[in-house]
Amino acid sequence: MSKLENILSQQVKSAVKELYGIEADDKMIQLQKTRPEFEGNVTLVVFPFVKAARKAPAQVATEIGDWLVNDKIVNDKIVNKFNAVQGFLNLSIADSFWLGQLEAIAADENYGQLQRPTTNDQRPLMMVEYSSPNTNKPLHLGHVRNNLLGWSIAKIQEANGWKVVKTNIVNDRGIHICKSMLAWLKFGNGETPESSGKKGDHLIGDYYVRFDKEYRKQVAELMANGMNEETAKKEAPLMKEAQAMLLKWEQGDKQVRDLWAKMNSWVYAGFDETYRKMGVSFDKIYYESNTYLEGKSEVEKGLAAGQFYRREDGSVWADLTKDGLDEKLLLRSDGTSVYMTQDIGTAKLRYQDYPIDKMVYVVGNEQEYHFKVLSILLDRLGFPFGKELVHFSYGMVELPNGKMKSREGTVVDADDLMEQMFADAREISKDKVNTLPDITDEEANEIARKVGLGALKYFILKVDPRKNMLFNPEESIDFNGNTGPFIQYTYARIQSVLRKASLSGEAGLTVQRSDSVAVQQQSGLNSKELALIQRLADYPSVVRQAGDDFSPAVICNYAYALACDFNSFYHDYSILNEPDEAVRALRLTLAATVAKTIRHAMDLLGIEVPDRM
RNA sequence: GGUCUGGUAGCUCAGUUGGAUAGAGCAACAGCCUUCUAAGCUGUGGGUCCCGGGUUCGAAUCCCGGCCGGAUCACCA
Repeated sequence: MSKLENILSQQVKSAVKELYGIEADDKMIQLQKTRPEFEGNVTLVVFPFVKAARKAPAQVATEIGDWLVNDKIVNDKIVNKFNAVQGFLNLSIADSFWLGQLEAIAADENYGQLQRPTTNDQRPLMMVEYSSPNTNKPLHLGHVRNNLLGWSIAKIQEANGWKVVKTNIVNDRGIHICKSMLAWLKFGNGETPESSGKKGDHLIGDYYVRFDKEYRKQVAELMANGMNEETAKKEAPLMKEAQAMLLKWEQGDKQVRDLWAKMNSWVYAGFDETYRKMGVSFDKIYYESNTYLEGKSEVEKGLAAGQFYRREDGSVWADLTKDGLDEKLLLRSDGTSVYMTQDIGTAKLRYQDYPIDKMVYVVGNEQEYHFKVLSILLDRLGFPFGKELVHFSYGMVELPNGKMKSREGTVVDADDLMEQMFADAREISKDKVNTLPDITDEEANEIARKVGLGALKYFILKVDPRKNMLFNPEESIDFNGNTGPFIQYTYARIQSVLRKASLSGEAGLTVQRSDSVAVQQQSGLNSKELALIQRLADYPSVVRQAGDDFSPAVICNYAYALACDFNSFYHDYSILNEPDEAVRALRLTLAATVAKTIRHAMDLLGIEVPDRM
């Protein structure tokens, strides 16, 4: 609750108690921003009091308004005027309150950083798992959404007072990588990233696609010879070879392991480059090849404890029918482990490594069932954290003709997309950026990088993470309107103003108490200034809501609204040419504070802001 | 079929625990640069909030029933 809401809430409670004898709880105090077509800053919805007051809504509104303005409030009298429209009481808050808010916000170096109750002076620890790629193909747009969400959520939770550890579990073993390895052995002629000039992850991805192509050919051949599809898929020699390779891998066959290590190292080099370009990183990386054995042993323990059962063929299962779910395989009949097994082991190791208070998995909504099961299994195995794990389940990125599929080549590649964004940004900014004084090629490129990436990140993060979103490769991502560059541009314009102010030796960059008093006594705040201060004052509660909801989109909406408010103000009023010194100081402070808040909000989104563009 | 999830302007999306005449951007059209950066600002047109019931002072929002889409229910990850 903001300071304004706090004060008003108290006063309204007093009012309705005195007027009607109502003991109002927080739920009954409904405050909202006044709609622009009415006069006022804050609106109280009075319907909750109408029944007990036994009066018409408009009359109740008028009586409460009257009380707030005229009655014997000694401290914090902040309501100046009011008007009542039906059951809505529109309140005008005194300039002195807003000016005080601005002074406080301007002075707060860490505005937007929230505190969280601590135990033993330790911030609670949240671990955020995101990215978690397979090592058989390069990252695509779906991964981009995951990475941007994971990064942003980590930043948002830090701003909400958590200590955050970002982690990545790399799915580096399994049948998928064996397929790439096999295709490379058969068709690769020793191709390496060096020899071909390809990025390692792309090279491996090409062989994954190659495997699929050859495999399908074999299946088609078998079917042409009269075999049914199901059998053909199992009997195709390539598939059998891949499975044999996986078994060799688990047995530790040196040749297979060496090849595996070599090819994975190519992939990691490629991933590192993509991550760097995207601007994401991790505090701790786990590899499935190091955790799956731990998972196996946990399953064995659970089996011994009677939590699980073994079937005749040797496979191990969990019976979840009591929880309203199915039976779930934990170990295959040949003793090899599955995805779930690995996740159990990873969870255990993580809790050994860190004093985790909350574990968050940023994983697509297609895996909701998996995490429901994982939660129950961890709980059964006696891990106290099982029940409370959070599956941050986000929606798919869809193309106009449906889902992306690696094997069908209908994917938007992460590297290509980012390069395209840089190129677009460079093209769009050409006329504009080249006119900036003393601009170097280097800076121009850097601006294009920040803006292109900003456009992409904002485009993805502004959508409610829970919902599926659509990306149309035919239409380029916008740089105008409700976009990252729009907000970056607002920031750059403010920086330009601030640079000029400091050049001309404007001392009072920060509004002082005396300025505030002068402003109050003279013109007062204009509506655009007031709207901006009110917006700035909202920021902490927006950060809190984004944290509670795990939603970067909330931050996007706020940053956009703040930029809109500023642009409107900037258009209507001059900052540097304002003759009145107190007003000039106020506006400079306002501009600097908006810039500071934009930078903070954009940082929560992982978006950099350029000083010029 | 069971479970979960979504359906808001031509398109992409907002819409805090139910609140005033449902909002942005893009696209279309019309204006605004001698003035702190026009990636900006202002205006116009554009809606059966999927459909039908219910709850109440009030429903895009909550409940029930339909229609349509997506995900999931693997010895894949």
